[in-house]
Parts: sequence; structure tokens; C-alpha cells
Amino acid sequence: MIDFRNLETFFWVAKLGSFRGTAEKLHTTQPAISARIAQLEDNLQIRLLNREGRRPTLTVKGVELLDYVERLLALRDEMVMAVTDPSALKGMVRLGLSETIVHTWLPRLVKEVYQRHPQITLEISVDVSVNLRDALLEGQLDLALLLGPISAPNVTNLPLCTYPIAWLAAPDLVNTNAPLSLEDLAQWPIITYARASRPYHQVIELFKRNNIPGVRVFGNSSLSSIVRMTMDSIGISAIPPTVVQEELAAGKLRILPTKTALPDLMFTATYVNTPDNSLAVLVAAIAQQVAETV
DNA sequence: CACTTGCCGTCTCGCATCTT
DNA sequence: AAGATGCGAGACGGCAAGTG
Repeated sequence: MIDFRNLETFFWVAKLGSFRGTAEKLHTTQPAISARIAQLEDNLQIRLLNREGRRPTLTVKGVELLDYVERLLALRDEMVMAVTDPSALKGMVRLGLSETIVHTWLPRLVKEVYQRHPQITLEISVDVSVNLRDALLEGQLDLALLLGPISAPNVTNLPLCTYPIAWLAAPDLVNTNAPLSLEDLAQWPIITYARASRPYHQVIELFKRNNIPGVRVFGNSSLSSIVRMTMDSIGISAIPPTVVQEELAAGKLRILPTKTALPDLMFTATYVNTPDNSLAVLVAAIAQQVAETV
């Protein structure tokens, strides 16, 4: 008897090219994956995977079956979404987030998801966008809200929101109201996102392009730490003012008047199109609605 | 007659270990 | 290093007997 679980297992082994990776993806063990594939091959009386090399590869029949399996899984997902009461939709979405989202509208998103679909759980991990991208493409995340878009085959990017970056400082560190040049800004350490991030490289590039040597740029993977360091007058930060609205209102930070703007941060809800990611698509749509109201 | 309970066989899983 | 195999534990489902 062919069951969906074995077919789904076969789909993920075919996509990830690994029994171990599939076991992680499906929250089980490698022997269980091995047994499921063996059972499916036994049911069909055909060899679906070649195990000779380092990574399992599809046989000709395996390629043929994969096409049917993708359609079956997509249809199953479509059926469940069509006939199930939204409040009864069950499952877990592994959600990767850029820290900027955490500091802006993540609580609203989580609230909205739990209100509409109380049985969907979110497993949240926070990282820089470049790592989120890798995790998404390796199948470790179902959905990522990150600095996008990602250009890769079979990937969907939904635009979420765009945040301008400003130069921020503690009022006692910089108290002039005259527009500051890049040379002026370079007197202080610049604190911004982590070294692996796009904004970090844009800051570096900006000073390089304008031939301003010796600028000290502190990459920091923690946004709250960037804010803390800026309020403590350690340097000037280049982050979106939207994440420090309270600090700005309280006069703990100020936006510096400058002659040079940094590129805006554009966020997208990005997911890989697989036949079983309806819940991720659902959460991406909710994220889009929440982001629009910010 | 419908439902509950207990027993037993089967299935699936995880761990440890072997094989490639 | 990654997949296969063996073994024991726990979950689950079918069936028969008991109960109201």
C-alpha cells in the first residue's frame, strides 16, 4: 500500500539529495527515511534512487515518479487548504527573520497569525539576511522575511516594506544642526549591521567611493546592541529610524542632518515553491498585510 | 445493540552498530 | 561520512469479551 508519508519522504530525498537532510526536514531519523524509501521501492517493485555515490540520485523511474509525487502533494495541499476551516489549519512554519523586522512589526505578525490560525505554530530564528537566504535554499527554513529579493530558481519574493536608513547619534555626541558631510561623519566610529550584511557593505562602499580613508565601521549582529552603543555615544549608527522611534521621541537619539543618504532597506517575504509549503505561503500573505499597515 | 475494556499483533521509531 | 541493518520500546489498530 503506497502512503503519502513515503511519497513525501521520497520527494524530499529527491529535492535535498540526502537521507540525513530529509530526516532533519521531516523531524525524524535517517534510518526511518531509509526504511520509508525501501518500503516505497518495495511497494512499486522498482529502484527509485541510486545509492552508489556520496549523494543519492534519482533513477529514470525515480524522475518519472517525482513528477507524479509533486502533483499529488500539491493537490493534497490544495485540498486541505480548500476544505479545512482556517482556524483548524495545523502545522509548523520555520520562519527566518531579519532583526529589523523583530524590532518593528514581528509582534503584530505573530498575533495576527495566532488569531487567524491558532493551530499553526511558528518556529522563529533571527539572523542576517545572507544566512537566512542560505538556510531557505537549503530547506532549513520554510519562509524568510529578509532584505530581498532573492534571485534563485523556483523562489517567490513578496514585497513587504521599505525603510530608509538614517545617521543617528546621541544628542550629546553630535549637537550641530548644519548638514554633515561624509568627512564630518567619519570623525566618529560608524556602528551598523553585521559584517556579512548588505547595509554594512553599503556603508563601507559609500566611504570608499568618496575617497574617505580611515573610517572605523563597527559591524554588529545585534540591533539592540547597536542602539545601546549609539545611546552610549560610542559612535554614529546607520540604521532605520523606524526601529528607534521610542528613543527618538524620548530625545535619547537624534537623526543627523546629512548631505548623503544610504540606500533604503527593502524587505521581502521569500519562500521556495515546493508542493507542501501552503502554510508558509499563508504566513507570507499575512506578513504582507501586516507590513502594509505599518 | 452499542459502547468500553483488555489483549495481542503489527508498525514505526530511535539507538547502536555495521557496511560502503 | 552517509546509508543500511538489527533490536527493543512504544503507539496504534483489530478483535473478542464484558457491561449497561
